[in-house]
Amino acid sequence: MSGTETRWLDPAQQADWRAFLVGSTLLMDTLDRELRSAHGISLGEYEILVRLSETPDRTLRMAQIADSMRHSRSRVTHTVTRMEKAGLIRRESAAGDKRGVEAVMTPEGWALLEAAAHTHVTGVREHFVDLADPADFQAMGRVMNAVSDRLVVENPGFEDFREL
Amino acid sequence: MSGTETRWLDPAQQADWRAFLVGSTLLMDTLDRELRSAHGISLGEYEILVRLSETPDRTLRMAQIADSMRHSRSRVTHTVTRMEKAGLIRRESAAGDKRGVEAVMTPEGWALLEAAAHTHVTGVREHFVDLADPADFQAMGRVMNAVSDRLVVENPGFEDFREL
DNA sequence: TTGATTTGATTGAACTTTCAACTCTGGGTC
DNA sequence: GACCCAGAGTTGAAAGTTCAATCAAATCAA
Repeated sequence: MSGTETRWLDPAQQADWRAFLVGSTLLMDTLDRELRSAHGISLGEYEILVRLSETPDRTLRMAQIADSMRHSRSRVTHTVTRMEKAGLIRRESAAGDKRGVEAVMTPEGWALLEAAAHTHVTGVREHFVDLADPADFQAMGRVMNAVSDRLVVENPGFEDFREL
Repeated sequence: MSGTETRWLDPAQQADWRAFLVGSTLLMDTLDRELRSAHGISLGEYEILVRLSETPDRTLRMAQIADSMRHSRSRVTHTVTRMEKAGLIRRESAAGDKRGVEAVMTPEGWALLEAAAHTHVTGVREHFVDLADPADFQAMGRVMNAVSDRLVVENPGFEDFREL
């Protein structure tokens, strides 16, 4: 356990930590807002579509979606229900396991994803990737990988989230 | 405006961008969870207490809280109502402007913050700061500052969020 | 085979966030 | 002053998330 004395951050660390907080909040807010206004989906819904699009048959079990997004199963149930209502996803009962449900991306979902992906990637470049010195960007990648390395070994169940 | 051709990320950029997504999600989830389980407040509520604690009289106008957190006024109203019910904050009508309301941190709020700050800073070190190569961490800070620099100039109203 | 446990997913209620409408005060302008 | 319109904050309903309870199917143990 961590001791009783608090080791505060020094001013430089404080500044960098704050830069991270502010920057990532602004960035994520912006990417979400851009997707919503251009395509009517949230960043979270977009990411579900991305995950579906990366499987051979554009299909995932509910639990796989939940694990890969770090969302509760319940949350995925509700979200998929909404996306189904919007015509982006269709539910099918899983072959082999009658308890299972798989979410299948519809052609409408695919079409939306193609359009949304352009918006998203453009935003990621404009607001993040193309902005930074490439070496700094790679350093950021190392730092964030270290973060998840550590958290993954400490937390059973985090592994599924790492692999896209 | 961004053209019609999508400039995809190359594999290395993709990997670093994903590291950011995964790492920051895991990190923020973890910090939030630690605060909730140890002190019963969310990361958002903690940050409101921090902002209050940094003013001379531990007091802020509702709108200042809203701007500095990038939350809607409505959201702040609801959150402050809950925190008031929990005894962490007290409402006072603002001197000079009868429309205004100020949120004042109570002694209970201060006490909770002192305990929570230890948990929080320890978490930030353990899961982030102490994990990274210092030079990489500073590079990350530069990148994230660049992100908010850009977003702030592009978006009137984002300025308030930068200054803690 | 039966019963007990675990797993996959859903349900509905409680809680949080968002959104639009509303109240009240303050600042012009004529 | 009477008018209009910004600004500050609240309200209540809708949308989204979390939490605990539930149901059905699969797995395990005796």
